[in-house]
Amino acid sequence: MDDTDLGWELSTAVVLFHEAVARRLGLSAVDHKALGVITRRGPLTAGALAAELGMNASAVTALVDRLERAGHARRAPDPADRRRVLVHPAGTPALGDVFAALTREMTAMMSKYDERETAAILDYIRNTIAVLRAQTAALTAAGERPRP
Amino acid sequence: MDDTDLGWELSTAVVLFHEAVARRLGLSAVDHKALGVITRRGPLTAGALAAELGMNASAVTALVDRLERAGHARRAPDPADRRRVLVHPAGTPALGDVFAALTREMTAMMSKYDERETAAILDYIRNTIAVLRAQTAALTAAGERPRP
DNA sequence: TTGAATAATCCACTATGTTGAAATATCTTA
DNA sequence: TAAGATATTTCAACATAGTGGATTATTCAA
Repeated sequence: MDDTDLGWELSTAVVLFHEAVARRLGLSAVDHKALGVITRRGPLTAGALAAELGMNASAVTALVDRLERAGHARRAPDPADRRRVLVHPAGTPALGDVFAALTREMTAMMSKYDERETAAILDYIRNTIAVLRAQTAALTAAGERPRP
Repeated sequence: MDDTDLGWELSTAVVLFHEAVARRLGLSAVDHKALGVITRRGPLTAGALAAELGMNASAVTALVDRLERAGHARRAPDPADRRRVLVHPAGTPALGDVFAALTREMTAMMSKYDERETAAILDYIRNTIAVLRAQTAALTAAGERPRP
């Protein structure tokens, strides 16, 4: 019972943190998500980004315009195919600062657990990720079912 | 190093899960957030909801219209002050199903840890919530600093 | 009991992001 | 190398949600 509420609070805290980061960077939710994709999936073509975000090509053109204007990303031609544009992350200092602070706090916090506790915690995190992904997939599938 | 990535993956999984829930219910991010507030803060006046969401009164009128139309909330007069409207959650079956499934999976997953492991995990969750809230507050404060 | 304050709503306007079609450039393959 | 396919961009609607001001109903205070 306590567990459920705690999980819910954690989930809310995560979402609110993401919102705060987006607000800090002056980004909408979609733009922030896109920046996340660009940052971790490395350089990406505009088309791949569109597929990842479920948007069409022209919306992505506008999105990358915004990110580029704000200094969060930059376009570069794809040397392998000159029709393509590769969107690179442009290391925004603000974004780096945000995650450096978070990582520092989390690392400090984790340091007080012994080996066995740490193992349990990491296992829990991995399992939670798996559960969330499965539930997300189930929800998405349920939403698409009535369609075709 | 592994820790950081894991935390990041967990955070992403949480956000994607929230997005999937919103999509499933046919709600925008803001409307979904509002529904969360209404569901856990019980019946709420429109004004209180506006304050919670950082929106003005007329935007909340439109928001509650949407939630009511979709069957996720209902308005009732406040018996204590007839100018006021109380927004009640209207137990959407879809929403209940989503969280029942998640709770079931999470409970099953937690059952395999012994007492000491469980204690460590719960402590970790509590600390993570605290860190995230502090970081969120710091980000928000930083954003508001240059203002007045 | 009258006048000011408050709560919600309505309305016109604005800002933002998205779509779809057309244009351009490049690649692929027959 | 010519025809068709693909990647991105541009542009003109369009949709959605949020703002600010006016309106109505009700409560509070002098």
